[in-house]
Amino acid sequence: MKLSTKGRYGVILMIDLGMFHGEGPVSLKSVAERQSLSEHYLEQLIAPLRNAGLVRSIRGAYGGYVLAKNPQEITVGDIIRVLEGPITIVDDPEEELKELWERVRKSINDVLDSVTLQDLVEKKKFGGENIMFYI
Amino acid sequence: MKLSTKGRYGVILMIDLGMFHGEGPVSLKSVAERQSLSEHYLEQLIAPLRNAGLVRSIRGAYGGYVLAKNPQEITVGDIIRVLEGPITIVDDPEEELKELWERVRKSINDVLDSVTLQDLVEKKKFGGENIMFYI
DNA sequence: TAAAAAGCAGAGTAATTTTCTCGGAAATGA
DNA sequence: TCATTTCCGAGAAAATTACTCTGCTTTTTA
Repeated sequence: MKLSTKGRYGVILMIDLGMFHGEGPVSLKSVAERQSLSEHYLEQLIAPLRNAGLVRSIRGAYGGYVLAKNPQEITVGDIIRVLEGPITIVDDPEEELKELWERVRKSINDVLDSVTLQDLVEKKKFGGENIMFYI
Repeated sequence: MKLSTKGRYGVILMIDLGMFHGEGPVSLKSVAERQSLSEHYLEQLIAPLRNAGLVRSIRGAYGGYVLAKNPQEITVGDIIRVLEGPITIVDDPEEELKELWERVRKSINDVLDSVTLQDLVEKKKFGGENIMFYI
């Protein structure tokens, strides 16, 4: 049971955009270089993020992508759900198990929604100086 | 992001064994018939469950499987972890994300470990008369 | 106008995982 | 002895994942 790289890379991509939030558009090419990822693959990840309204694109030379909201308004859950689809633990559940899977789903979402992009950007910038994980 | 059928079928299999707990060995053939699953596939699920000490096998005619512990001592988490492997959200995590994945992992395990086989067997037997989900 | 970059679509593919099947060997009870 | 059942390993089939490549259009800045 594990998250696919799609969700992981998507979060990494969004953190990268978050690092430059307020400094104008960031090209996928530059993200690809910084994060050692394929630009083409990033295209496939950013498309759904754009459709979901998490990023905005600016076309043309010196264009790129910017976060569509402030980093503190975007949770990791928002990103993961867009890229991994809804956290459906199981499709056709047995009656006795339905509520259990539902509780699992909810608890995952609660954790993922408890961390914002802002939290992760700060963590990356200041390296473990924040308190969010000491709760 | 979803659980594979392996974990699901494994839980269903264990519930079935739980239904007959104390009444002697249950053959995979009978489980396969009751649950409309392939006997051969169940074989593959039960092997790790046996290795993990959750069930005991009795070979030969009129043999089968029995729970190795009381149903209230076996949690859904025990079963899922055996069949799905550890709940590793991600293999090679970014430093900033490590603790987040760890929190997700822990919260999933907490939920899965909060329900025992006994709970599910009772739920199946008495159809939603128990209180475990009304917390 | 030329270069940079997104946008879009589709094809393909390699690897991995999941799901499931098959064919026996060994053990056991009646 | 024989039917039943576990035990074991191999592997096939299907689905999913994780990309890669191609190629073209549109938008925008310098």
